[in-house]
Order: sequence, then C-alpha cells, then structure tokens
Amino acid sequence: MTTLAREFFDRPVLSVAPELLGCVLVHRAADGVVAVRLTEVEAYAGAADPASHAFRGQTARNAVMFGEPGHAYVYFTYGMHFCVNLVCGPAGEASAVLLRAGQVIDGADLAAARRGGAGSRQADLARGPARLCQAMGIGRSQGGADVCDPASPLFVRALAPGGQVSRGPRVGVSRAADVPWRFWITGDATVSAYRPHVPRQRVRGPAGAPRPADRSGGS
DNA sequence: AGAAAGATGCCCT
DNA sequence: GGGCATCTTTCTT
Repeated sequence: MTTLAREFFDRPVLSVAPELLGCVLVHRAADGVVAVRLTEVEAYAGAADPASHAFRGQTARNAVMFGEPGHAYVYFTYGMHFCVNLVCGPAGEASAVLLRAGQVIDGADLAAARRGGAGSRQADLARGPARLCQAMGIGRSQGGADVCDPASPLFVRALAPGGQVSRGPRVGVSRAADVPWRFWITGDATVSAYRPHVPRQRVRGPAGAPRPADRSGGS
C-alpha cells in the first residue's frame, strides 16, 4: 500500500487538488474502519483567496491550515456540520483542499449506520462535504491529524482517478465564485449537485425589531 | 456585548 | 424548489 507523502501535499494547491481524485481516505475509528475513494474536491488558495477561511489571517480556528502540509483541517459550520480539508503548500501559505464527496469502498455498513436512515443509498453516503465527514466519523478529534502517517487513524492511500476529470466553479461560495477550482470525476454518481451560494435570510430576531431588508423587492 | 454570515443537509410541498 | 435547524467565529459598536 502506498501512502501519499508529505511532498505530494507540499505543492501548489491547484496541482494537488485534481490528483487527490481517486485516492482513498481511510479512517480507523474505535467502532471500525471506513474508506472513501475521493470523487470531488475544491481548492482554497490560502490568504490570497477571498473564499478561504485563511483570507483574514491566522486565528485559533484555522491555525492548522497555516501549519505543515498533509494535515487535516476540520471545521464546524452551520451549527451542525463538520467538513474536512487537507493542507497543501509550504507551512504559512494556508492553502488546502476541501474534500466534497467520495464513494464508500470499505465499511459501508458502519458508514450507513453513522448516516442514519437518510443516507441508505450507497451513492449518497458520502455525497457532500458534511455527509462525507459524518459517514467517516470525522469530527473535532480528527482536526490536525497527519494523513501522511500510515500509523495515523486518518490517512490517504495513493491511487489513480480511474476516469476523466472535470472542473468548474466552487459550490456555495459567495466571493471568487467564478474561479473553476472545483474538480470531480466526470459522470461519477457520488459527485454532489452544484449549488450556487444563496445568503440565508435571518430567521430569529428580537420581537418588534425591524426585520432584515426585504430581498424580494427586486423586479 | 451584539450581530451577521456561514466551503450544508434534510424534510416538506 | 424553498424553508428551517443550530452554533461558532469573526467583525462591529
């Protein structure tokens, strides 16, 4: 078995991202092993990228991205979801690849149990960045894990894509929405649906307080 | 201290 | 196709 080396990640993120397609992310947890063949990723170019969490500089949350390449940057969002990135480039650059979707090739029963009834369809188990984390059991504990270490509970096996690679705009980002930095295996059933960014309207607010500006006013 | 937005997913119509 | 759940981080007073 070949594990991806540190040098693989210590390169420009736009080179690393498409080459991660087809590689297999493995998580050995207490309750079992789940392995996912990556079918969809997105590149985030560190401090120079307005859509990156690193755009406003280093903070406690994104510190892993500013460190050594080959580590997992796990973040929590929308009050309920985890997403996982793999850090690229030299330390300090803070570029990373978001793992958006994959095909479960080992531990499907465990993945389905973690996902609950909703993800019973095989192709949906790890379709979407938060689903991928849920199916693999990735959370805060995996933040900072060294995926180049074969002894690590979370690591990556090197494999070829086994298909043609497509590229297009990233999903759900409001800034730099035009750059085609999303890569996926063409035609793969586990690739998530493209969804452009839509600002979510404020739901909860003080009674009697003015509501947010009416977005429906446009013609 | 307060607010606003967020690299999303699920359930309903 | 659209609303809603739910909370952390970061920016603004």
